Formats: sequence, structure tokens, C-alpha cells
Amino acid sequence: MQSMDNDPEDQDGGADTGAGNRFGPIAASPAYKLVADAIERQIVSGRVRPGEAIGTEADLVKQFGVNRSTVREGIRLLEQGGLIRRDSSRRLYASVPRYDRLATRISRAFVLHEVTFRELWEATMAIESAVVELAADRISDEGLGELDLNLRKSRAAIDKPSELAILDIEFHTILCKAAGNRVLQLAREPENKLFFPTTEMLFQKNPQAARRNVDAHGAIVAALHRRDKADALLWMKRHVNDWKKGFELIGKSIDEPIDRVYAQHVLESNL
Amino acid sequence: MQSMDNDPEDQDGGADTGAGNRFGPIAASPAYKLVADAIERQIVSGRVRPGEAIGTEADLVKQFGVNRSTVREGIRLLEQGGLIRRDSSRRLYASVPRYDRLATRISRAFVLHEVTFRELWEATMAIESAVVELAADRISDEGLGELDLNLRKSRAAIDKPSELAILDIEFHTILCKAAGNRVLQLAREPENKLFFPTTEMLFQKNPQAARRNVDAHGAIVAALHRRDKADALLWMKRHVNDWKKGFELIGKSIDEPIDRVYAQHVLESNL
DNA sequence: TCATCTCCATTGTCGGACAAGCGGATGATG
DNA sequence: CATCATCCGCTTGTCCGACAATGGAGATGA
Repeated sequence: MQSMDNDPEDQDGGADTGAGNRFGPIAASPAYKLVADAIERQIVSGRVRPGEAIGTEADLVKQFGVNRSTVREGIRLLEQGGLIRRDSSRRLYASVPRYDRLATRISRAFVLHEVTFRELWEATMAIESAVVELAADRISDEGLGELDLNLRKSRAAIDKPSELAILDIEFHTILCKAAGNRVLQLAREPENKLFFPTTEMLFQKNPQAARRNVDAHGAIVAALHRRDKADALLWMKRHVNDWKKGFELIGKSIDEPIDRVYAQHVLESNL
Repeated sequence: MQSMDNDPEDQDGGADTGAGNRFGPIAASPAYKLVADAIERQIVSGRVRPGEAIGTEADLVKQFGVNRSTVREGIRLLEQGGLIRRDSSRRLYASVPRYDRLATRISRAFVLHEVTFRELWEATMAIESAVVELAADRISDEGLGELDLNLRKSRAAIDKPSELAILDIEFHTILCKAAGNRVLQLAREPENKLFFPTTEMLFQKNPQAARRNVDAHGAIVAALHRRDKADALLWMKRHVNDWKKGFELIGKSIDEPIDRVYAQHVLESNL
């Protein structure tokens, strides 16, 4: 398995090992990067609040004393990073990095690194287990209502694989929202984008899978109604396990990397 | 708790609800974005392999039929996204998104969204538990050796909070590498950047914490040597729990958001 | 063959220019 | 006076052209 974090061209030079190699390589950044970094620091440090307007390009030209083209290139860096955004008038505002954007990039990185379904599945097992336990503690009546509604819709759509797959994603998303943990929420986004979409395929090739899916959801919801954390956890583990069984049942190996063309399709649908 | 994924200006217009609202808003992207998207598709789809050279700016100008400035702005978007990179000669090559770069962005997003230590801690508990279980199955003798070495260094540095904090991060990083799961590896990066660095503070204010930390590491390593998954898991949970206790012991609330200035410092050290 | 040098290609940066579009000011109207 | 339509100016997106610095490749020499 290849590592993901090797990088021969490390700017920082790593930890200084002893007395030799005193000076690390100097980072001679181009001006557009310096512009981007300067603005980024203002935002991250909180000196510019999210929603607050960044100056116009002309302002930045004056402040930084560089050409407008240079400013614009710097802005492009930040724009992709999600730290600034444009409203309808295309003016620039500071922003908090968007969530789904990050999730898309994370998922894309996994695809490019040829992460296997096994890795995805193991992470799913861990995260969803934690989510359901937290949800058992914290879910509100409103959250339970959402789950009930989702469950009813799922039972109605049990013969429609594509609809059911969407409802499956929705189910777990509701659950995670109820768990009230944004770190787990982001950590489980790759599941939404890469893992759960495969359920549609499973439902198509194996009608049994659809029923087991909805049954598991039902059992989890019932357990949450009773605030029965242990039972909810048990069913969640079964539920995630079922995916693996289903995957193997249709003759695919869980150890193969996520299919690139498939994932590209999925990721582009919500670029 | 605020949601992280609301966005009134959604480009896609969401799911079409019934027959009304047939046409979603048209995405009239500027040319530089079209350029970036075009190149991105080439890379993500695999038509351009990582490491392969992208044409020069002049080439792209010819291919896309736009001005060089426009091409350059498009390139800046991709550059920040990590899909292309420049070698020493500043030439452009396709690349796989770097891992630590992504991790930094994720962590920064958490800070800006004012995620609480509780959320981080809950995620840590889930992820580290999964990691140690997988590691118990998969760790090699070499991995065990690395852990042994880390443990020895930790015991030697038990009175040096800053060193010990670094060794603590290293311990969990080794463990995750041994678990052989890159999804979890990325998911736990925010711990490295935001959660574990707080241990230095704990060690400083409470010498007991350092000892408990190293003891827990020792117990985990011993369990892994015996391939005793249950015991390793038990000690890991204690270990993560200790952090919470220590945090409360020094009078801080686990429900407060991650301190912005502190986090900025940590994140900038490996920008 | 190997080291050195020169020249060229390429990037980074600059200056200027213009069309399109939005915001706000201005004016008209009830 | 309030509401609405119109217009002007600012801002962005795009284009053009230019030049210094620098790395690489090929030419040149030992």
C-alpha cells in the first residue's frame, strides 16, 4: 500500500535533525502566492470576519503594490481554497470553507490514490458506529421524526434501487446530524460520495439487499426511539456488514480500488 | 450548533421537486474556470497520468484559444487544489493531491467553523479505536519495532512536555500506518494538527498526565505484541479518555471551540 | 567523455485597454 | 413623500503586448 504523504520536495525541510543542515531551503514564493498568503492570514486569524468584504482588485493592487494580474492570480488560489467567495455581483467576500467542497476534494483524493473499498468500508464501520451511539444520546424528537419519514419513504421505494440509494444516504446523513458532531460529519462525507452510492448497484443485482437495508434502518430507528444504544449499535454494525456481504455476493472484490470512471461520474454530479 | 453545509447560492439547484422549476440556474462560469475544469477532468479521469507534464502556458493558450492571463488564472485554481504541481523548473506536472495539504485545509475549516474539543475528542475516540483494532490484525514486526523505539524515546522524554507531545503524535501516526487504512489516516489528521498538540499543555500543567500517557502507550504496545486486540482497544479507550480528564483537570471546558490563535500557530508551522 | 558556456524557451510580472454587468445615484411619476 | 425607471460609474473578466530572470538543452571546448 502506497503512502500518501511522501513528498520529496518538502518546503519546510522537516524537523532539524541535530546541528547539521542548519538552514532549510528558502521559500522564494512568487508574488501571487505572497498575496494569497497575506489575505489568507487575515481571514484565518479572524481579523477579517466571514462575510466581510475584501477590497476590490484595485484596492489590493494599491495595498500590495503589485500588478493587477498578480493580485488576480493570488485571488484564484484563495477562491479554490474556499476562503473567499463571490456573491452575485462577483464582489469578493471572506468566507468559511464550504463543507461539501472539502468533501468532494477529499473523495477525489481517495479515488486518485486508488483507495480500496475495504479501506472505505472499515472507516465506515468505525464512523457509523460512533455516529449511532452519539445519536442515541442526543437525537431529538424532530430528528426521530425525520428518520421515521425517511423510513416510510424507503419502504415505499423498496423496488426502486436508485431512489432507495438516495434515501439510504439521506438516512445516514440525518443520523449524523442528530449526532451533533461536525468532525465525524466531515469524516463520513467520503462515504456519502463513494461508498453508499454503490448500494444502488447492490440493490439492482440483489433484491434481497434492498429489504435487508430497509429492515436494518427500521431496527436502528426503533432502537433510537427506545434510546437503546447497544441495540442501535448492533444493528448498525450488521447494516454496514451487510454491505460487504452484498458486495462480495455480486462477485466484486472488496480489495479493489474505487473505480475511477464510476467515481468521477458521482463526484461530478455535485461538483 | 451551526450546520456546515448550508449554502443559499447552490449552483446545482438541488433535486428537481416535481414538475415546477424545470430549469435550474445556468452556471455561466468564467473562462478561467472552464480552463481549470477542462484540465481537471483530464487528470481525474486518468487521461493524464500523475507526473505527466502539462503543456506550457503557450500550449494551453493555443489549445483553449484564450489569453495567457486567463490560462494562468485557471492554472492557479488547480495549483491550489493540488492536482498540478511545479517542479524545480516551475514546469507544470499533473499530480495526486497531497495528503498533508488536504489535512491542513480540513483542520483549518474546523477551526473556522468553531468546532469544539468535544467533537474532536469524540471523533478521536472512534477513529483511534478502529485504528488500534486494525493494527492488532495487521501490524508487522517492523511496525512493532517502530512502536518500541517510540516508546523508549517517550520514556526518556517524560519530563520534556514538548518533546513528549511530538512523540505522542508520532506514536499514533505509526499506529495508523500499521493499520493500513488511508481513509482513517486522513480522517485522523485533524487529531494530529488540533487535538494531540494540546497534550503538550496537559503535560506542562500536570506531570501525572505525562506518565499516564506513556504508560498507556506501553500497555497498547504490549497488547499489540501479544496480538491481544481486546486489550489494545481497552487501553486505547483509556488513553483517549485520559485526555478528556486531563483537559478538565486543568480547568478548561471540553465544549469550547478550538482556540483560533493557538490553532493558527499550529497550522502555520506546516503550511 | 565530460565539463562549461551560450542561447532559447518559459515563467513571473508589469502596464494598459475594453466590454459587460451590477449598484447606486438620479430623476420621473403617482 | 414614496415608488419606480433610467443612467452612470465602478468592478470584473478578458485580451494584448512587453520584459527580466532563470532553467534546460544543445553547442563548444578540454
